[in-house]
Amino acid sequence: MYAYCVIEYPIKALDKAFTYLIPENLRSRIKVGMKVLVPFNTRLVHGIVLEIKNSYEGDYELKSIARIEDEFLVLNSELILLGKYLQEVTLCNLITAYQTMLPSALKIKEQKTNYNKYEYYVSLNADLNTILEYQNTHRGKKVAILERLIDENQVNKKEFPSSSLRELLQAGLIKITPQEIYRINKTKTLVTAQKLNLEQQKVYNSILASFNKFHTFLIYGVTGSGKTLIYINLIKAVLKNKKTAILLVPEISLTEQIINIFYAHFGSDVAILHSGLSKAEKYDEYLKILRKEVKIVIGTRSAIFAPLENIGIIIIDEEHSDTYKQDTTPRYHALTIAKKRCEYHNAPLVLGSATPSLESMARAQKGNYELLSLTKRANNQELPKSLIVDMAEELKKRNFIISEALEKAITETLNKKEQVILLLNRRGYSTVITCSNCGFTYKCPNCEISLTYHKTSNSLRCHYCGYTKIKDDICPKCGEKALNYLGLGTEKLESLIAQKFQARIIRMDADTTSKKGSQNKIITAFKNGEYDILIGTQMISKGLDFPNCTLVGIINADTTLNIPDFRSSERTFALLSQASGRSGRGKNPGRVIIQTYNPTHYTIIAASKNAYLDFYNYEMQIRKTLKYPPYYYLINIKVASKIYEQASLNSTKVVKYLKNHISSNTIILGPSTALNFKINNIYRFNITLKYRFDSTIMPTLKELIQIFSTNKDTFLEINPEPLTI
DNA sequence: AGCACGCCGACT
DNA sequence: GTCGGCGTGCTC
Repeated sequence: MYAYCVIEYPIKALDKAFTYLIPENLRSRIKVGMKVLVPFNTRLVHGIVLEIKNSYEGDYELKSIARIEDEFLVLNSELILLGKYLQEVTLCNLITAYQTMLPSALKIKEQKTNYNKYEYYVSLNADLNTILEYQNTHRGKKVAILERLIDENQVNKKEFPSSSLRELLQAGLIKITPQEIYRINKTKTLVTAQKLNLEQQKVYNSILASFNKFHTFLIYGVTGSGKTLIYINLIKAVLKNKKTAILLVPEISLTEQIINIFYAHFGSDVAILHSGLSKAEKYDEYLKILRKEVKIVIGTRSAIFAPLENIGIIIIDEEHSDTYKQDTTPRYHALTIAKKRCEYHNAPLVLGSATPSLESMARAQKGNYELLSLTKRANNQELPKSLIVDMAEELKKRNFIISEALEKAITETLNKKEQVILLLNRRGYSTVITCSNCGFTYKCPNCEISLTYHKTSNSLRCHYCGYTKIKDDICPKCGEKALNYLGLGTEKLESLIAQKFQARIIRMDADTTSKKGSQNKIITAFKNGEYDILIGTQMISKGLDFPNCTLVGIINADTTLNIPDFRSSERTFALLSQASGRSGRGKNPGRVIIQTYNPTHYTIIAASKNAYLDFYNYEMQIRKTLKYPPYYYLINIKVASKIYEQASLNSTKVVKYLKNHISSNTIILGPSTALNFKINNIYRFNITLKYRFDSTIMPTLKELIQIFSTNKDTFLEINPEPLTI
């Protein structure tokens, strides 16, 4: 018998199956999908068994598999297949694909640690007569311990003093046995099942009608329309069918609320997988899935690879979220993987959003997906009323940051003892520092990007590579004490608001939430009414439920709108809608104030009217004219090098190669300098392909990867279906 | 990737 | 004379 294995090195030259002889003693145990140790060249390396066959091709002499690693970890046949698919769509190495599917504790690497956690239990280890005799001849604690063990048979070691245990152990009367435990243990709490309203019931029924077949649904439901309740009911139906379910959420820390609801309903049937867990916790959760002890997996992007069997539904909540696309190799989109898995399992795929991505809505309009709408908030509360404020007009009144209308609204809201959220999509204190004497501005030495001033730490920081330096008092160029702080960040906004209003203010952005759990702390504190005003970046916009918040203020709607990217309107619309959706979710009606320098921009107007379809129709026209998704597919290629000339030279070569090898219907753009041209001292040139159907592209890209695999100073970053270019 | 093999410069 | 520099080539 022969095993076909991929080995651990993610190198193009080794990206193929190597054949090994399976020694007699392993033949009965070895399975496809196991991690093995194999001799390779002069040393032993890890590998994954892809196939077991009775024959092999080629005239080289075979070596034998050395041993099996992790007898319990077996990638099932679906996942082996899925890895090949992942390789195909992202052009990554096969081993990279399999590594991506595993939690870090189980990835192939040098040291192997045992992550299992044990608790130790004491039980009797002698016959009753011996015990009773001992009790008759002794007194005190030890006798009491034995007494309890007769009654309870097994007791946690922690409950007894270790000195007494030691003596009893020596006398041979007791034994201590380890028992594996999980770090996360949740149990069901009694919850009264909320009834679905009419609209929700209709959506639920439609999906239920095509259980057991692959079909994609898009639930387009306004913010607060109660999508979670539908998910819970769908999953209950799936479990009743003895099947399993995956629920993907964009960022788990912000979706703590959803997770708690699921624990309440499903208790220990749920495993969670997200980056907020420790390595060991993730390992535990993964083990629960492998052992088939859980039926539901809730998690972020990579949870789409959960080794569940017999999947009955996959749900992707906030389907439009950028977090579902990985921006490092392999650059996969969870939706692509979800489709593949649902197809394999004949299961429905459910996408949910208040602002569906244009791609998804276009597919729904075309009939590829089934569109299901929720037009009302679950509690029948009206959607918040929005007001657009033209900041150019405010500027004339010398209101630079807070408009008259917003100031008035904040005061009113505070007087009513209701809460305010202010959104500013930029962290730090000020975003540009210039010298008014000589015009000097601070730039990151690695990235050619202006540094942001952080007042709390009195430092200048690059938000791309993390470069930090202490701020100077005088201009480093001309020596004048003339440094000006321009551009507004959340830090500065916080201090401004604190000056203007008598209120309890809390700020939430990447700087105040770097510690584990701090995000959730802020959210809970605000929800409990410990603060009146929450200031934050986009991380406060998604999925949160603050019933007492009745005013959302968008300080500057233009920050995301002005980014030169084909998706910036779509992102702005989603951000404004999501943020607006935080207002008026409780019993009191909410309102939204949008401050902008582009008050007539279709994105801003549509967002203020909650007019998703208006926005969709308008934006689709633009995408059509400019040949962007969903009308065209994109592939972005970045040619990168530490040496400027090499990056430049090779990017021209790549374009030439593409022109010679792919269909002439495909549009090739570039090479041009990438938006963030120099990051971490690496120069990047951009090439973008726009196409509809072109079977020549992928093979050509594979050839290019092959060509560049031997190039030491230049490398390619290929991003199929990029979210940004 | 990692290691062996191989062919040229300054040293105990 | 040798130790070691890293170029090149191979790995079931």
